[in-house]
Amino acid sequence: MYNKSIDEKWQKEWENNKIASFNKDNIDKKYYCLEMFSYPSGAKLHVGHWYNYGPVDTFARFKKMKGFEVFQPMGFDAFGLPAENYAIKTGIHPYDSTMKNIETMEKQLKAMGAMFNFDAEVITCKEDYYKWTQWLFLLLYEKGLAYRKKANVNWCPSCNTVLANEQVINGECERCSSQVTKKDLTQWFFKITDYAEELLEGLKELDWPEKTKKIQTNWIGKSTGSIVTFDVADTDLSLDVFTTRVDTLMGVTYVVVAPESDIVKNLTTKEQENVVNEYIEKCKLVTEIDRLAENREKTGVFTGSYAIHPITKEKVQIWIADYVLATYGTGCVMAVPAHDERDFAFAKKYNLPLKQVIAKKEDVRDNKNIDVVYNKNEAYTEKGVLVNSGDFNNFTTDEAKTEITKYLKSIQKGDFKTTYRLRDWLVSRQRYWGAPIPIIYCDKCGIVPVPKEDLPVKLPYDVEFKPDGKSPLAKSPEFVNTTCPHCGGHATRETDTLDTFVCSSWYQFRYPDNKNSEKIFDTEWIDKMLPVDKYVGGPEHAAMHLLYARFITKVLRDAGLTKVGEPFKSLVHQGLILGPDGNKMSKSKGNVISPDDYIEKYGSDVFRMYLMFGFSYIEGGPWSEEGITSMSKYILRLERILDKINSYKENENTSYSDEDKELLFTFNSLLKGINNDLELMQFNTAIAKIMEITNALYKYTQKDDESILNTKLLKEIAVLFIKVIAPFMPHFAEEMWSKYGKEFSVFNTTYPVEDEKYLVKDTVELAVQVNGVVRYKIVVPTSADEKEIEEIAVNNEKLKPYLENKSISKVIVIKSRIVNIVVK
RNA sequence: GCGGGUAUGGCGGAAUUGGCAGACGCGCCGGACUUAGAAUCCGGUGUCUCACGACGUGAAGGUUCAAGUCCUUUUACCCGCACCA
Repeated sequence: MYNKSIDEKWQKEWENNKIASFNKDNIDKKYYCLEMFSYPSGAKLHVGHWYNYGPVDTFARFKKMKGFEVFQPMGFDAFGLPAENYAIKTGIHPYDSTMKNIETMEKQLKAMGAMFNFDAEVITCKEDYYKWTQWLFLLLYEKGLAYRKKANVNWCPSCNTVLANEQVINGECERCSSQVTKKDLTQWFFKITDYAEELLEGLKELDWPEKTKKIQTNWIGKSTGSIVTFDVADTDLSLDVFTTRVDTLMGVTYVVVAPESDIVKNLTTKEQENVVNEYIEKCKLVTEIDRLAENREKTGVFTGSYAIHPITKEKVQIWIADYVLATYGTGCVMAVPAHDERDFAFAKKYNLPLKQVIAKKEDVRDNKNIDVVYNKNEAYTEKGVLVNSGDFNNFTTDEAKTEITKYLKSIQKGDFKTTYRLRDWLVSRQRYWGAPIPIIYCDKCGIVPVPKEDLPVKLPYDVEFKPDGKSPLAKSPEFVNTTCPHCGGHATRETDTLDTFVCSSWYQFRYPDNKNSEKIFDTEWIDKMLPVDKYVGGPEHAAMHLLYARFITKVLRDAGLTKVGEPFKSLVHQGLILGPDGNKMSKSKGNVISPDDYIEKYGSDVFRMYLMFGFSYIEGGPWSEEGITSMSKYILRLERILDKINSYKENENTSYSDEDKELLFTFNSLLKGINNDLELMQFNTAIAKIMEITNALYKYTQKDDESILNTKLLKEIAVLFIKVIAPFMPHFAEEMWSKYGKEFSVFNTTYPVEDEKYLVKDTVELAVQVNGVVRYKIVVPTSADEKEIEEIAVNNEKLKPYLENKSISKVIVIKSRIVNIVVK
């Protein structure tokens, strides 16, 4: 009887026989199947991991049986905050807790029985991995893609530390819920913005969920418009603004600069100095919560300076206001209160002038009074024509955008410009548990990268990692103090560590060459193994990990280390398994399902079968206790049926009865569906079809007189069926395969495909509709053409009642689908 | 506010892409076997109706011989972005 001990038996055999190993000679048939690696935080493998790894293992085994040389590695994204926070709470060192967790999780992964290639394992917190993460950092540094600058970062005043963006939940610290403020710190950045356009363009060719592509598209946020230069009156300063609505240029009545901009102090006049400084200070105190508040009232102050309109040469006031973002565009906008809602609100509050420059075509033609009263719907209109705009009057908005920019260009006051919302990637973390940034600061030589031959810069074990606002590594003199690789003088090390997303941005390249101690990876080999053919993981990584990994891949390509431009050719996001109560599983809600208990009770195959059958894979849904017991019952029933068939003596029946033919038809047509479903990762419908085959086999064996059964045929089908179920229930199938006296392993056999000759039937049943409602069924020869089908359908006795006082006006015949008779 | 998605029996979910709605499973009802339960097996199970039949895929319209599927409007929930000039 199938249970956990059968799991263990075959797991041992698979390991001994290296069923998961990759045969390099077979590279032409390689299939790189990758699941997002797991994060060994305080917990064990949870249902989410299983839902990711179990079904995808079924897919991988299917591909293997389809003749592919499958590479399915697994590893651990082992650096990062959760381990460190756990350490802070318990006092257990992150290295120790992480290693212990990895050990537990490896055991669990093996108990899952997935075909993971553990020879290819990577663990990002180990020296032989993070050495190359550091190497990668130096590569970016060499290429000018890693740079240091002062940045305004998230700061938690209670934890006394910086926070990553993803740790800020609605303006609060994820750990202590204090309000997050901003602080200026000098940080390392990766210049991902250099690749903005390519990252956007590259999406087109990817087989990814549209939603994920959309998220990346929005994240990159391309926007095309113009740059316009405003000179500052009575100075030699000038302000560049970015706008997508340069057609409204003649409606500019003031200019606004972000309060954080450096230029502000040069713009501020003596008289305004106090108000401006006061305002800047006030902005710094605004919490994230307030900043994100909806419909927040706009505030700002006048700098005392004036900008000169590039075309009219009119003077307009320059203000500072925090509704202008320092980090987008040029940090400076031209305000057109008549045609922009935000500018309107601001202008109204501070009594700034309004000037309408776009009006409806009809109003212009009819010479209507076009004095403005701001109307949200009309203000945004791009279908109007220009008014009050001098030479540009009567241009449509589209024409005006081009013509005005062209004109500005000719007087050197502007140009076409594309901007992106994407910002450079901040990779510094004031944290202990990460890869040290391989940089040395020398008083004489400045920033000096650690020579590559000196890598890795080891993360010291013995460090006080509790946070107090300084990087923990700064508190280790042995780590900090070093000699300059250039001049040999005294120098200090960078004490920040790298964001863990850096570690996970390139792991897909390391798996196939994980033991390479000479190079980050072997280019020739990697170009054969990459890209990943199927990547599966949660949708929460849509904008971060998946974008970073694409960026780093392009950097590696431009450095000549690979030809691959996109790491993940095809991507699938599995859904989320919720608690039985329909809520997200969480300890506080007490609705967490622990896989281990179920594996113990039912075995791995039952658990993964339930996960595959109970939900649409990309949707997920709430856990059901009944669901898993019913799956256990199903497998036991299947076992009884297969055992019974196995016990039959094989007879010498050579001809097929109608029942035999029916069984062959059912089996082959469902087999066809299973193959299709698996290619599309539609596990639930594939299993439904497996159950239908089970039911058909069961029904067939119900005649208890063995002698009238075609047991030869039955056994042949059973053997094929065991192959069919193998990817779904690997342990159980291997057990049955062995019971049927077949040679180990079922996974070295070929996955069955339907035999077309059993799918051909002499006759086919068609539904006949009268005026769109099914009224009766007809049986027609498969070979019958539309005319013949129509004849059979129309001449049916059952049609008569519907023809009383009526006649047939039309007959639609869809071959092998349906007949619809329209009567009037 | 902008963008994307979802909505089908008591429940999880199907539906060859416009062609017999509810596959498969759970649950429930009835029956067999049992002293009894568990397990197993057989039959039934969208709603209304005694029935003929009618109605039925969040709601309202529309296109079509035919709509869960296409179009318009609308509601609820989920996700992403959020003063992006």
